Amino acid sequence: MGSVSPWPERLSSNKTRVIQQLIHGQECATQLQILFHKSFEEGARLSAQELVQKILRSFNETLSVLSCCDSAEISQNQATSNDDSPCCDDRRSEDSSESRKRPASKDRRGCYKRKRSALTWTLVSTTMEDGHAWRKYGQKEILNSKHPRSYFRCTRKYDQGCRATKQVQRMEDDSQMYQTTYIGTHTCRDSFKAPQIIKDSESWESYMVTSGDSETPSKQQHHHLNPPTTPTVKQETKEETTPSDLTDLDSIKWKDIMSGGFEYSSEPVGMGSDYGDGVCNVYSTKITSRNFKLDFENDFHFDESEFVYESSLL
DNA sequence: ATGATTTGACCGTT
DNA sequence: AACGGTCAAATCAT
Repeated sequence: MGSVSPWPERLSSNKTRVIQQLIHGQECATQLQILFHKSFEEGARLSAQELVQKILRSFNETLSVLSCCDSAEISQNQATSNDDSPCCDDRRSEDSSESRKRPASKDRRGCYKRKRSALTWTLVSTTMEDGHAWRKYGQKEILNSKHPRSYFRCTRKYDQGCRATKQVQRMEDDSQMYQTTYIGTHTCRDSFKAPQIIKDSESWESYMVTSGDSETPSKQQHHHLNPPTTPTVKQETKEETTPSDLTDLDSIKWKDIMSGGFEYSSEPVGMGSDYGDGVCNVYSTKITSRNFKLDFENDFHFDESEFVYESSLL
């Protein structure tokens, strides 16, 4: 089974309530941010937005701390139980000369397992840069899409076992924009650095979140995400700074998921046909924001009975 | 020489 | 069978 119950029932309930309140505060800050964005002239807008960002970051980090048990356990469970890793996946080493030879027989047959049980979320941006080092491993023409979809995995996949991947595709109607679907969280520690004060508001204004592939981008709203902090560099930092919970994912997921009204649903989300069914250890939880999509699957543990957020709260 | 990207084939899901 | 995600040999870039 591998079902984990990270929080005793009462704790879990309290935690959920705390999260609700934080979410509410975060929601307000986000709306304030949007308001600032619309209504101030340049100078005032920047400082107001910096302020809002600080508020949002504070919410975000608190929420991240609260949720770190979940994500940490996701990481740990998946890392140790191999429940989502193909039998031949991580054991293959790239620099092994063995692996570069054609495997003579069809060794790969049956080895490949489509990864599903991962947290996914989608955003739209003018850039593909996100501060992480990615390596492209594929590109595919997608039916009814003008532009191919590119597939990236974390460069630390093999040396640190990081399972984060992303898919990038140009928007249909705005080729300047990239729709990026992130799958899985970074368990590596590389390029993430504490976000700096943003001087160039464009760096984060350019990020938008969207609610779905069929949505028109016209009603997308601007949202704050962590800006690309460092260029995509590889580095071998070993020092332990923070636990792995404060990844970019965390900084994105809470603030963006809660930026609009959201609903708890069992409908599949994702781009195109996706990882909808998610029949995994616990159950599949999907939260759909107006502006943002996020899948919690597998062990991301919320008690269904408690995880009912009324829209009146927001 | 080493690492990244390209690209056709393979494979799971629907 | 079609589609899309992944693999890995070939190729390119540094």
